[in-house]
Amino acid sequence: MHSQNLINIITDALPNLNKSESKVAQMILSDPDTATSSSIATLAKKAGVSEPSVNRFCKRFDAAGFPDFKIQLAKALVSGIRFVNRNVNPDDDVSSYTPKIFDSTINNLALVRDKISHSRVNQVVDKLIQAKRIYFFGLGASGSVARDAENKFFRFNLPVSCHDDVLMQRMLASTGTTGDVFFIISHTGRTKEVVEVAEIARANGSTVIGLTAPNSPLAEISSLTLDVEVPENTDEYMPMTSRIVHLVILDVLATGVTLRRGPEFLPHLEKIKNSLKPTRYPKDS
Amino acid sequence: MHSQNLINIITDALPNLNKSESKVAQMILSDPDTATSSSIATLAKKAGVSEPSVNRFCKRFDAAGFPDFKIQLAKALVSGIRFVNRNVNPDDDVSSYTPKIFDSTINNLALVRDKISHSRVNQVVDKLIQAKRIYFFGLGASGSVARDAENKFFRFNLPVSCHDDVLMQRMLASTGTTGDVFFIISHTGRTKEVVEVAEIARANGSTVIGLTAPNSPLAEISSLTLDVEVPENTDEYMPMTSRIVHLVILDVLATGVTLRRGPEFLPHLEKIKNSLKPTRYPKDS
DNA sequence: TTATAATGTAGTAAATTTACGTAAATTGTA
DNA sequence: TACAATTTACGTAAATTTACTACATTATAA
Repeated sequence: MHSQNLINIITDALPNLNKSESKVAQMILSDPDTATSSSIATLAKKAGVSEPSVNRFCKRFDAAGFPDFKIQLAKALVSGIRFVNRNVNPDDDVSSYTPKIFDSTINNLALVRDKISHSRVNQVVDKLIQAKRIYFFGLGASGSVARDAENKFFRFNLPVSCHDDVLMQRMLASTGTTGDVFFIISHTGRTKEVVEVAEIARANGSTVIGLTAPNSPLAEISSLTLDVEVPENTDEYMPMTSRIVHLVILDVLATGVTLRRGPEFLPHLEKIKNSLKPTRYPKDS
Repeated sequence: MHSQNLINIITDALPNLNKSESKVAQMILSDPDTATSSSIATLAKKAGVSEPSVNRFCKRFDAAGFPDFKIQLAKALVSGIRFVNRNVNPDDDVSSYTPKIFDSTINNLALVRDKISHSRVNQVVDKLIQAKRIYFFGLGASGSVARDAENKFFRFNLPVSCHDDVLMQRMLASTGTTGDVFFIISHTGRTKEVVEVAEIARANGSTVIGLTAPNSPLAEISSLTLDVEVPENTDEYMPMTSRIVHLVILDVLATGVTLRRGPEFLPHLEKIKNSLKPTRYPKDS
């Protein structure tokens, strides 16, 4: 079970806090790292309030007390907010930008993990299970995501294909029927061609699942959407991480399908896995 | 800067610990989550040792004392090993398996982040910058990773291509020359076809960069390798996460190349980005 | 047997929490 | 608007819990 990040919770609560509680909050937010290693006395003094005020502050945020609060805060710093403002700078060297890029990816995954709607995932799994045919569509970077999805889903013995060609997508969408699922992947959800394809598919009675940004034109036209809210990459140096989030969501869906199929389906997967053995050098030792 | 995960450190140190220290270690490892919310007295009693023994244990692992240790432990639980043994079970429902899959991906990314050799990354960036031509090769799931890499690297104004066809790969490898870089992506590093292609490329004087498992046949034959040690997916339900790690490493490399190119290269990237604008529905609001 | 390391005991210091009282703020009423 | 009543916020000081230090004892190895 994952709850929202403590730092965000405090930031959100800031306007509703008392005078002294707000002093404590500001102190903590200004330097959360130091806060985790301070005593209640130190923190109280720094914030200009009494020790019990700090204690009350902690309890207000569902901590057992000050030490417990510090632990929750420490956890929040690792999983969550830690990477905010950790952009890549032009003068970064390898040992700076390497962890930053990993961290930003991890951060985005954690955000989506905590936000994704489980019931929606379930609904999508339903649709995929019932599908007569599944098409994975994507353009550009989402093209390789679609590819990867095909590679995962063909194992389920379903007619699956992937397409990163707009014309092909249009043609297939226009020949689709009820029972066909068009799984459309798009970071922005605003690419005209993609939205049009979705429109065509829906017009023919097919199901359109959008793995895309919430409230985007693609999301609007889809029968069912999996919302992925990943910050825009305004920073020139930071790579786009949404495609990685997309891949993980597809992993989740594939797992969902596998579980629905039940244990009697495992030998089938095993067979596919083993089929590759002869192509590999065996492991010695 | 990232240090190794505390839980791993304790596990590694286990054989070298004293009798009572080892009792403490086992207690903590068996249920680290509870440990973070216990007092030193509780933990000492549970482990069957005295309080100072627990305290000494903490100091042995570079903590200022017990409370500090608990905070470090809490941090470790979030980023690190926490998800080991959090496999998907046949009777898991959406709200169980969804976070598990995210967590396992995050976990693997964190491991590689802390392990990857920065100097190696730098060397690879060197090679990519100097390359006259770059080929990204991959089969199966690594095929879509290669695809994604092409999509990233063509922006650098370099002759880049990707291939997921074995025959094509062989032909290109055999016509390669010095100055050509063959970037070969493989989860296992044991696929015969892939290793052979690498051999052919090297025989012709090309540079072969392997993004693959350490000590694998592909790693042995490569001029330069980026080692990715991701646990084998023995669990039938757990997806393969190595490809995601591969993608992030390629992000890191692309960032490295961008930074080397310097700020005067940014307008070029901007141009590519803007070229897509006319294809999109604008954002209202 | 002696020296060294490991562990525990007991006391002490520190940190945290609780109980309570005062001050401030809010609300209702004249 | 002014004033009382009530509630809420905050701090002081005492109580309690928690963690640490110094020292004693036991176990282990030389």
